[in-house]
Amino acid sequence: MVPKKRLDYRFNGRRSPIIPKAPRSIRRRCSHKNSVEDNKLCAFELLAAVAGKLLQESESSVSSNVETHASTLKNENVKGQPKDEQTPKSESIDHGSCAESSFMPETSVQEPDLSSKFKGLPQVDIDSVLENISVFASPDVLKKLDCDSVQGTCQVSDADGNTNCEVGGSVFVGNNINLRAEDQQDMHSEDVINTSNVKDHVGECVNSNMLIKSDNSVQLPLYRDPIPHTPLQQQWNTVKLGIRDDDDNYFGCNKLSTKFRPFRPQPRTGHRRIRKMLTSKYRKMAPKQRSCELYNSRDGVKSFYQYRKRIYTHERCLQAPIKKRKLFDHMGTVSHDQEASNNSISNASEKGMCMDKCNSGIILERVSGASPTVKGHKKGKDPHVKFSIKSFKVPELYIELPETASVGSLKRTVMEAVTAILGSGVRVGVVLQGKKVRDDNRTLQQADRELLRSPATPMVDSGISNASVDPHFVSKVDDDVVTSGFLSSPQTPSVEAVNGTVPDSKALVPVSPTNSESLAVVPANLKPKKSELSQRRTRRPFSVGEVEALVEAVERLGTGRWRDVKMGAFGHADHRTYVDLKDKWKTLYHTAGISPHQRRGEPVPQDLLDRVLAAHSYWSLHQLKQQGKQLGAEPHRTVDPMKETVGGA
DNA sequence: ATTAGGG
DNA sequence: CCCTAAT
Repeated sequence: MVPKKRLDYRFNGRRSPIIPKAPRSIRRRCSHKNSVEDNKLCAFELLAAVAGKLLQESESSVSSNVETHASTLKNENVKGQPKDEQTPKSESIDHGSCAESSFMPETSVQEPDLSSKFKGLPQVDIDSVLENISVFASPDVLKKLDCDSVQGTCQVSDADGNTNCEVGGSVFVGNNINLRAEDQQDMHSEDVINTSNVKDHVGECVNSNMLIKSDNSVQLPLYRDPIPHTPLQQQWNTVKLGIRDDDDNYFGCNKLSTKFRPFRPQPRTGHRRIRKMLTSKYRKMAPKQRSCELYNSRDGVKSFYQYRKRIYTHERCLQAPIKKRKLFDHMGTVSHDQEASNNSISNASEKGMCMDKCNSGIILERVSGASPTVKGHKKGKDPHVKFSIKSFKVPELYIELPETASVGSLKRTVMEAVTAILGSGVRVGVVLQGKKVRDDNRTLQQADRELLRSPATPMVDSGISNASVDPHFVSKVDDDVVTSGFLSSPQTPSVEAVNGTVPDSKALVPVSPTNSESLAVVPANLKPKKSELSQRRTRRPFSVGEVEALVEAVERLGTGRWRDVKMGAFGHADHRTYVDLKDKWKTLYHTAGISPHQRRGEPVPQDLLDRVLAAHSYWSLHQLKQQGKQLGAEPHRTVDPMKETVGGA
């Protein structure tokens, strides 16, 4: 068994164990620290656990019984036995983390005290994940958990025992000002299908288990803070995951952060980071995944180790943009893991998993609304609203959007974030005050206002209720399997109906200059694309005026100083990056070289195109010279280049 | 962070 | 526009 696991560890070719041991002291401390939060469940871990189980099942005919697992869990949970370190189990913990240990048969120790909580669990060999699941969890609760787990879902419980995440897979974006458990509950019942709350003894055991193990790996507190206002710091005792050292040996290793990570206000680059992560990296994964697929698709089953690594990796990526290059190097692996994970899920599904019924849920918390922090960045511009995922910790992952960002943006952003972590196949819906918000074009700001003030606006009809004074956004992350319909609310028959019913719908979507500008910077597209993953910026054709400005600037500065061109001619246009300008110049040059009838889009005056050609040739001739001259060469006049160039040519 | 190019 | 590589 162990050897096998080891192999898994080396999957990446890393020689060192992927999961380093965390100092016991630390483990203990964390454990203690989180004692109160022991009821929280780490879906990831569960997922990992399930995956692991699955792996175990398929890889070897060795059947493990649930009891073992249960005992393990229980063991972990038992207060009277804080000396986990001593127990074999602790060993497992050392090997890796949470879930893993759970499934290490040899490590699992018969807990005399298996106790009541798991007493009811049937002791059965699992043939399928499904079975495993049912077994794993006694009542529906655990079943639920498993389902979710398999889907890469996260279910979390409050300290209060309230479930924040649901099977229904909702993302609750609560306004930190007042988020009430009751409300959530309501929504659950209302919106969640086949959902069960994770809590009680089950949650206790499982969660605690996860927690303990997590100590040396992931971050535990995957639950929301009972007190919305509580500063993030409190729950920000993030454990650094998958931290890599300079040698890059540590892929997937988890380190325990001994200190709390202070909440650092994220500049407005926050969303950019997310975007980067979610777009670039995420997208890139796809191709690589395939390449790696063959690699370990042998069983079609993946170890939860891999899955775990994947998660960690993601977190790491999200957490530290450092050494981008190197991180990328690992993407293959990560991708693979992800793929694996997905496959597992698929398999599970095929086996009759309740995939269609289970959904993931992630709670978001509004970290700040038009907070000074954010405001500072964009002086005079739209205040931003920042969200963080509360359900589980994703270090430094914030979702920040201008208040003028649309609900659709929020959905998309959340979905992407979730996708990046859990894998593809999630859909996000937004529920405000328990009602679905279908109008993706509505801005967060608008929604918020509506909630706070107008109790009876058309918005209500549109799916936003004003039942409560506290605005809270709830996003639902649905599984693809669930597809449409899931979000349909009892009140609103259909989306069409909704949109049609809301007269203001359009009025609320005006794309004001401000709005569009902000959105342009934000990683969100108002126009839903074929793939929800699409993050392309909205296309913004250059106007003739812009082209002229560009041409003028290039004539003056040359073709290799896009930064300067940007600053000089488009300094105020945030949506035009120097890369954009460079690209535009490229296309202009190309356009100038083709016959007019082949050109598309808004026609560019021929004279401008001529200037493009002139400036281009001029600068191509002078760039070399300049380099030799070093600096100083810039006395050319707009007209000069043309003459010289043209003449020369 | 920029620049240069390919996609 | 996006993505990378190379600065």
